[in-house]
Amino acid sequence: MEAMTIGKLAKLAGVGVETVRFYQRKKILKVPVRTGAFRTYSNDDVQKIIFIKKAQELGFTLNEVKELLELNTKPRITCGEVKVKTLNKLNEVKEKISDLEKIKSSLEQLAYACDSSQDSIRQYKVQECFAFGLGCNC
Amino acid sequence: MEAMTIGKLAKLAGVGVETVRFYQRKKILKVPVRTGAFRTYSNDDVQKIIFIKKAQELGFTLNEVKELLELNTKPRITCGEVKVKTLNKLNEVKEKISDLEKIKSSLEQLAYACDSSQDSIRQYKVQECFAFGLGCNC
DNA sequence: CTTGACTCTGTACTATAGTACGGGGTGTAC
DNA sequence: GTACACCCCGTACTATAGTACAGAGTCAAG
Repeated sequence: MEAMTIGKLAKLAGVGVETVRFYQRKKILKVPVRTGAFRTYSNDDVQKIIFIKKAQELGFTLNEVKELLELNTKPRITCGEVKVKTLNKLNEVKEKISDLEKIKSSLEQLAYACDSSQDSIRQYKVQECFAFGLGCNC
Repeated sequence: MEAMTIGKLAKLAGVGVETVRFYQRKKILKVPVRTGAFRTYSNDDVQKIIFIKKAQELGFTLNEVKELLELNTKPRITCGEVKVKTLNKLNEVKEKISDLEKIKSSLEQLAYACDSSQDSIRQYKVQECFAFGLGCNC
């Protein structure tokens, strides 16, 4: 279950072969030595790709993921550094949430305003309706 | 205060000249007739760009904004259609918020776990730490 | 009547995150 | 011993949302 070629690696990690190569080009994944003509990957590589995907879902860009992975290989870097990165990302995420909450309430207002009229769009004027925050009195 | 060239339009709307041209290429904005050699824009155009920016902030892509603006010019389209689009977008936004909430709590766990250790990163293993949802016992 | 700021057109480039493909080589199974 | 699936490499293309720039023309102020 250990040695595998790129196709199997990609399948196990749930990505395309081209994605693995893309990560290698971006130096997020190292290109392993060849065993004969083909390169050989291990279960660790599968885990690494799964990690990348997970971190991406958490809102990290590929470059940020790369940095995180580099923390792993560079010694002398402490837990504290990981924490700083984590807290920065946490703030970003919190900000995104609060922005989306605003958007959400604007959309709710718009949907509500849309209930009060079944006029043709000429009177309705989407644009004015989108004067969010100003009350949406269309 | 009415007639203006593209530079002033862009300035008033808070975008770059190239952005206006980009919107024209994408057919989100119409290209006005020329007054002499240069094209003339009005305050309505300023408002339209401000609308585009606002809608983008609300999570609509440029293509979606385009559709919304088309509702304005096509007659026979009712309030109900706007409402459908709005509710669809509302669901999207809600989903994004709930995803981000998950990310947020994972990051909080990670930050908390980082407190308990000041070891060098070799023991710490970022990757294991990122086994979010699994408890993050690093 | 010239200078400088602005406009027009078209093309090319940026970043992010991949995806696709052509042409060749290879490993394994029947 | 050959067919077929798979690998390698390099290049090019996708989408989104712009940004930059070259080269030519034009408008308005001094």
